[in-house]
Amino acid sequence: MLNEKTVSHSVECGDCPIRHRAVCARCESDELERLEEIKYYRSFEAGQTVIWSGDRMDFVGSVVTGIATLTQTMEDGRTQMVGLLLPSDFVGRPGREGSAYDVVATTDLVMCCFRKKPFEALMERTPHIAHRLLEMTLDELDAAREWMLVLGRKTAREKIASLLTIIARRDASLKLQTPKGSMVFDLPLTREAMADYLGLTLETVSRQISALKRDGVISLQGKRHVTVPDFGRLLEEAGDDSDGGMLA
Amino acid sequence: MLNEKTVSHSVECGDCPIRHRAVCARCESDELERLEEIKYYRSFEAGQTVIWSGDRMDFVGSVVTGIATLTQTMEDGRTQMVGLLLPSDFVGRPGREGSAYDVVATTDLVMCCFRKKPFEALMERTPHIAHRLLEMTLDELDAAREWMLVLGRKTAREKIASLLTIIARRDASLKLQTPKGSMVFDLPLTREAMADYLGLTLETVSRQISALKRDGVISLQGKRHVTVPDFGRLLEEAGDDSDGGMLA
DNA sequence: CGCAGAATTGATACATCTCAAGCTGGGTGG
DNA sequence: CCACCCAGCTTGAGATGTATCAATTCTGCG
Repeated sequence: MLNEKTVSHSVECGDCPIRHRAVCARCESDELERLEEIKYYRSFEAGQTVIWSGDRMDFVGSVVTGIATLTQTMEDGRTQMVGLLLPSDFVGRPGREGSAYDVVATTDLVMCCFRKKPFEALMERTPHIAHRLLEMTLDELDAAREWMLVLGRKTAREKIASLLTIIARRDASLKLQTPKGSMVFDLPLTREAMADYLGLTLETVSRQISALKRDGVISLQGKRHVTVPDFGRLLEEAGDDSDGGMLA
Repeated sequence: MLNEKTVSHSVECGDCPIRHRAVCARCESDELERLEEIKYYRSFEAGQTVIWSGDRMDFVGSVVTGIATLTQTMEDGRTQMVGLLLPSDFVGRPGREGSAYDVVATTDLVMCCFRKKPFEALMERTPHIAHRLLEMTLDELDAAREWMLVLGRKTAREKIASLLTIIARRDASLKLQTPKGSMVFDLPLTREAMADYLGLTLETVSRQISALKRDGVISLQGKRHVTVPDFGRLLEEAGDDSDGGMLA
């Protein structure tokens, strides 16, 4: 694993940017202290593989900054992205040895890691962590099922619009805004990565983006910077209910 | 909800057929007693809807016998099945009001239910339940992601073979067998339900089943009873690794 | 300047969908 | 007991959306 490094200077958990959303979100200060004892940071450069499918995983952790993807690959090379890991998302599965997926950094990435054994032990004693992890896992399950509808039943155009919708929402939530009206954000993925996420080819992705641009649903500044003049219109194109399917 | 009934005569948890696999699998006898106090059975006829998407859910529970499906539907009627609920599978989400999906009984169905509030309270005090639920949710997440690969990247023929593989595996595991060699089982789904699971039309499902039959991968006795002469061959057709991707 | 990776665009092939007819088997009523 | 009926299924022919193969065109960068 080239170019990966362990960052020695620890950040205080109290100042952590993902403090309120990660596995540790529910922890009291004494629980946080115990987590602090076993945590360490690792950073990865864009393009680096964090974990290979099937590899033994001796740690779990949270994305602090940057973006990573979870992908599955068939023997003949077909690949499907099965998750997009954004800041505060959790990586790894307590109680299991190996990773079921490739985890790849698509941007420079910083992770807050815990060795698996001590983390598992701590989880046993700290219901707040277990409870938060359950909550996060249930959210991920909902997201995965939502994505099954996209993959199974939506057209290429709807798939692109759905992906833009998700990225726009997450971008807005980072800025503590409600997604509506006019929005501007960057695509954190190449056309090929988008294709792997959507179960399409990169050519189809490119064509559909061009079509959405032609039809005024989006406009581009460069290849990556997107302007959505009307978020409601984008939702329609995605085939979603206008409320966006948000749940309490 | 027509024809649904609450079964009064409780089964003892100790004799329960899903005792060793359901949320209660890890419970000690005293914990089981407390669960027993708040549990009740409900049964549904084949075809009945257990819960509508968006409905308030005042209970959670486990499938005891029978099969149910989890589906999402778009406004224009396109539907995608996002989960198949077999005996021991858990229904409902602690900490959330409504259901995100339609839950439909595809066969006659018996569920072991708990009112949500008392169950949530009990979960707080009973780490064994919370822990088991986390484990089950992580398994479901893996299954959902596995299915994303099927939906996004597999051909119609591979999709059918993948579904048969799953049903064969689960059937074998109920009989405490290892899936291999020659296998015989029933399809618990109509062609249309299979299509909704696989993101295909029912005509394509029918054609591909005929093709697999022609090629000797399977044979049918009637529409539902399937014989697989060589499970390894079926796995190849599904595009899976020969080990079947089983994880520790 | 010119190269390399990323993206766009075009022409064609092909898998799956759509629409439309029949078939099959189990149940029902005459 | 038979004839009919109907949901579930199969099969066919043609339309369509996406993949594939193949050039170009961008864009950032040494």
